[in-house]
Amino acid sequence: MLQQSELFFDFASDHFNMSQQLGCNTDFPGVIVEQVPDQHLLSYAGLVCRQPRREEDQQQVLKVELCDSEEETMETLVAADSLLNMDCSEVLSLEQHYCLLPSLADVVTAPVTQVSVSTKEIVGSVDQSLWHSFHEEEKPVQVQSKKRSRKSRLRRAESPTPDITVKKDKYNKGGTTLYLWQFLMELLQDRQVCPRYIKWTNPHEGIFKLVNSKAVARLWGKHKNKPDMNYETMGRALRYYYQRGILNKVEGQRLVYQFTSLPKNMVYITDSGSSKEENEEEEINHKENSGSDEGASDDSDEGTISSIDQSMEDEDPSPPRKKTSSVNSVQVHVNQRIRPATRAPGQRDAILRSSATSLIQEQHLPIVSAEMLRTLQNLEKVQSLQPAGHASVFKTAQLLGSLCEQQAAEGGNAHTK
DNA sequence: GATGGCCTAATTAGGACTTCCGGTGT
DNA sequence: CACACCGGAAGTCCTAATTAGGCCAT
Repeated sequence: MLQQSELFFDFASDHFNMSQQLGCNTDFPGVIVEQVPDQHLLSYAGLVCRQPRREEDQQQVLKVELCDSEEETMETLVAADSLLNMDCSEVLSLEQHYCLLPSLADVVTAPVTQVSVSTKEIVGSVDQSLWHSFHEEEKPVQVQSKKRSRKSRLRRAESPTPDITVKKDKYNKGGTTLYLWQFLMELLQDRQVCPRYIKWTNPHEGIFKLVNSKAVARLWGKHKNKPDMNYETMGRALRYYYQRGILNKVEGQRLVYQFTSLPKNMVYITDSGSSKEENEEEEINHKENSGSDEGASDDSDEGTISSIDQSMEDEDPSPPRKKTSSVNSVQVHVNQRIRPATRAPGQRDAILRSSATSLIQEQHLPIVSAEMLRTLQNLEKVQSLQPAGHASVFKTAQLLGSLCEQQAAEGGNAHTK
């Protein structure tokens, strides 16, 4: 059984590394956050956990360093906080994070309260059906390994496509991989980023838009420790997903992509933070009004913003606080053309899934990341495995069990507050 | 000394991007 | 003109699988 103290949050160390860069006077603005307090770890159900690597990581210190321009800093702070606190507003408030930048507190203090995935049907009963696939007929393409001179070896686990396979030993060998598509899903479940930088345009079909493509690319670059990351580069990675059947491009709409499949328990954040019922109502309205402006590009560039507050205004074409209409949350042409996945002709029918099957859990628990979901999705397999050969998978499953208990307890406390 | 089990480091292959580019479309 | 978008090609980075070698117990 993993101990809490063994867990470490992936992004934290990334930022620690970044702090070293900053020490070298790079132009890479950043937030350096070290070590999530142990007692709070189980609040972080999302993203990647791993074991601590170095002694410094044990320090229970939360640092925030501000760098470069205010504008960049603001974006970085929001982004970094979002990444670090996918759902931990109760634990680490933004005021705590941004204590060195008090003037911004009012801008970024919206708590993440709705980002959630219910785990109640996960433990012990998760099967393939938990992962909703828009192309269920599709089977993973098994690429034959090239001939090798050495003795044959098992194929390395590929990136879990929507058909999802568990990446072996991810959690006990220090693996830090968070794939781009996972990263985007994480962002889409984070109120600090969604819909500010990225948002669903048709959540039940997996269609989303990069509202601020540059900001999203920069977040991705920060996660990958690639300061030069831009949308051009990230876009190339996204285009590779076409071939692999992970993403489709929604033709005729800039910066709009579609996941070919989503976890069934995916939680969809909308501009208005509306309830499940509201969302469904919105979707109905959209289908009735099918002629909204989603095709128009509302992308903007935060790079031209002079003040922080203004940057928040300008770079977000539909600021969360502007709650004029919840209709903003789901704006999509019903008849929009969608580029078919190259490897899966005939999957369109499956993609158009009824909104009635959408799942927005009423019980709001902290995020279970896509990564975790992939693992859980295979629990059926896990249960048939021998612990000796799949210790990490068992650990993950066991961790989830403890997570559920913890979340249930904390969830109860949160609702009473 | 031979054998087997365990551990660790080195090697290797391959996946997932990243970078660069030339081109098209809006 | 800027930007989004496309896909080829080559490169980098990271990680899992494999192998080799050392150590120890029997």
